[in-house]
Amino acid sequence: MVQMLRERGIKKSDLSREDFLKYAWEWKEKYGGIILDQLKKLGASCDWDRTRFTMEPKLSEAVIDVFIDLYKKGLIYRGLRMVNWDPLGKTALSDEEVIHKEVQSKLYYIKYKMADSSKDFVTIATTRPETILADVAICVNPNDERFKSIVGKKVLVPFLNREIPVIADDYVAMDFGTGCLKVTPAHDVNDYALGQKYNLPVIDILDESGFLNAAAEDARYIGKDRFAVRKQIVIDLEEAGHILKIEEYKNQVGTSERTGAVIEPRLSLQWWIDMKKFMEKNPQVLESVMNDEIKFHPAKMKNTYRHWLENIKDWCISRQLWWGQRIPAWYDENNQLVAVAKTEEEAQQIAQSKNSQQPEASSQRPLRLHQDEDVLDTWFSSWLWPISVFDGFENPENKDIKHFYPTNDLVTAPEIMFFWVARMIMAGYEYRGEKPFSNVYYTGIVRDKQRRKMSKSLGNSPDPLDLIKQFGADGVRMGMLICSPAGNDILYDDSQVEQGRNFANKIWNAFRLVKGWEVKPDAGFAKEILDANVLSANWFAGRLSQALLDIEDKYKDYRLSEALMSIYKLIWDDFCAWYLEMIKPVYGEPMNESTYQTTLGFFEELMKLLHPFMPFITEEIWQNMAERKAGESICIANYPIPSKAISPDLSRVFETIQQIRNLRNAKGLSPKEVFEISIKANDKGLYLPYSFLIQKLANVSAIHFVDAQPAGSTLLPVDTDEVFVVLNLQIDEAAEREKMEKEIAYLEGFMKSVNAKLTNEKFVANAKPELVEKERQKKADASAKIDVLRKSLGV
RNA sequence: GGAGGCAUAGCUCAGCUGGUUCAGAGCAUCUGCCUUACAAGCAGAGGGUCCGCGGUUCGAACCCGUGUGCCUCCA
Repeated sequence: MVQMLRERGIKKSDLSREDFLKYAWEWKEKYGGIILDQLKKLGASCDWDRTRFTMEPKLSEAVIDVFIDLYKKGLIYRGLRMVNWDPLGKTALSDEEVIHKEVQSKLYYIKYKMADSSKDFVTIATTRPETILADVAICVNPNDERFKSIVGKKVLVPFLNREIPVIADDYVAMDFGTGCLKVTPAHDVNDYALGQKYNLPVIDILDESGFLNAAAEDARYIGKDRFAVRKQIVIDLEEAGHILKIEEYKNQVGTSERTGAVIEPRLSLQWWIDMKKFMEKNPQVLESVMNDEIKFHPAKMKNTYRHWLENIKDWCISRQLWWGQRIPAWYDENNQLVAVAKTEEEAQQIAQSKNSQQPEASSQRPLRLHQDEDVLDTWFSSWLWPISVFDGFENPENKDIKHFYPTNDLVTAPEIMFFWVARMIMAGYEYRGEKPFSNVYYTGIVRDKQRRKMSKSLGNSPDPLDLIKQFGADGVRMGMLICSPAGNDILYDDSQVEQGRNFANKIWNAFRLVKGWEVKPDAGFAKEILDANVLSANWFAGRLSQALLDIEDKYKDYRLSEALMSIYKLIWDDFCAWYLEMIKPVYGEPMNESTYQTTLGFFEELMKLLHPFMPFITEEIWQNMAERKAGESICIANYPIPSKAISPDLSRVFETIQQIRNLRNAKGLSPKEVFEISIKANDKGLYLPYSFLIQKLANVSAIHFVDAQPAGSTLLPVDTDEVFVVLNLQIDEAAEREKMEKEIAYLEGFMKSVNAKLTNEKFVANAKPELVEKERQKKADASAKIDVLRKSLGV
């Protein structure tokens, strides 16, 4: 906003309040619009017709009404207090708007002469030598032997030669610096408290811009910036022999979230919410989160929330800005607060009635009133959002608010927990007597690979619209979501969104495959193909409903990235890599009608599952799957529900196929090389119906069932069964034996540990019976596998 | 200085009520393949002192203590 004005050559100081607001609205339309546009491009499916803005008349009115209401309830007061002052923005800030940064600074040791002696002096240590001009006392710890003799005496402030007392208070740490603390009530929170306690004067030497004012007394510094003065005063002190030494020192400095300026603790008259009182009135604000009536995801955030609320400080809600809702407080000619009221007329009435209560009140003339120049903190409007957005203040019983309040989920960033989440909960209980939402999902903060927060000034944040151009909106969404468990930071890297793009590509190719098939009636197909396709479909149907249940569980726990991962694997591994390969006709051959329909049905279910994560491609495919009527959309299609389908057990079939592929790989054989296999199975039924599939997927020409190992064959163990392959090439027998021996050794180790448990009486006695049974089963399985391997080795 | 969180594969993270089919996933890496949907792909493989040390337990990645390191918030 300031930049926009600068570009047009307009100075803020030349503008009236009204003019400034005109530009501010213009700015808001432009930049607010950009953000909404980015959200739309990303595919956020918001109810755009309800887009609202806190500065709208209706919402602003709610803000003002709430202020007046809280004032009447005695929860808002106006008071002179130490605030966080932003000298660049020339406004007060709340504690939450101050960012603490560690900086390398210096600790200056400065000598103060004793008033009663020309030789003796005390030394203080400070990081802010410019504030000595505002010193009103020196404080030491009462238990500090070194300084007992000087307590009650006076010292002289360098240059000014103002006499200030030496006082004692155990607030002072004896082991920090010199043990002597200079007390500057106007410029430090703790010093202010000390000043109050010992009734010390307050000398404020800084103006609203952080420049030294006349109270600094020394003409060399008046009218200069605090940092310039710091440099100069050190030189001057050094020349005058007041500096004992200067040390390097690391300390925390508060900076403004808006302007980056170093915060100045400053005494000023501001409006506050009495949070202690507020919390006493609304204990549910804490309770509801602690007892999970409002659930935080991840739950560990509850600790932070509790800690903040238990140590809550009053909320400074006034800001010395023009942009915002103006505080509805009215003052008379002497700047005395007359009334808090919505309009000047009301304020007049209040003033009159106050007057009339005083019998000697002479005049009933209207007073000359003026409104408070300050506005309210933006968060003072944001905290009302869940209510004000549905017009719940003016019409507390309207249909919308009754329907939408409380809402289910709030999705927000962890850094906003105090600013907004906590305060929405506060407003919720105060004004609706009810929580505003049931779940708070804290997203990760996107950082770059060096874990730096993405920011405009660092220039390390990619432009979302640019990314969308490169990887597609779906790719960006998928890439970001798959690596972002709740509350964990996201380290941005191109490879993530690449993964998203690749996935979109994979889906599109799968769709091309399915749509490319020539479909013919079932009647013309060989029985073994039809049977195999039915079996394949049964298997996938079972997988799908199992996955649906799994995904549902993850959603219930708000594990969004895990839900997405399950969908990703379901589509890529189960559907594309297995199912489509199982039913895929030989090149040039047609697909039978019923399998085609079933497959299209699966595809549709998968698209619906994925739609929340990748809205664009899923809609596109869904629209192309079948004839759709106008107005139909995957957005409003029914979400898949799990069927009762149970997959036939294909684990041994899959393992057989994998073992054969693996063998080819290990032996450097081409996948095109065809050979026969023999299977010695405990239960032929687990293989026989799927012979066709094994042949197709493992490129095997024939399957024989045998009772003994054929001569010259290689063994592939599949669970407790044996698969044999005769290869027309030299087999490295030694290597084969070694491999098997290694496997046996592992299994024996495994058996040993299982045995150790089973022979342990305490285990058998204490462990759950199912567990013991499970261990017995493990032992039997391992033992059977060992037998297979041993026999093959001829041991 | 105070409070909280975290530490598992190269990276980002799962791992429920302690129980070796529990040491896992995705990405990255390596090997072999241009196999008619897809090389932005296919088929495989390797990779870990579960931060160190103590304790509880028949049994610890998981519970307790302690040390170290990182992060966040507050002063």
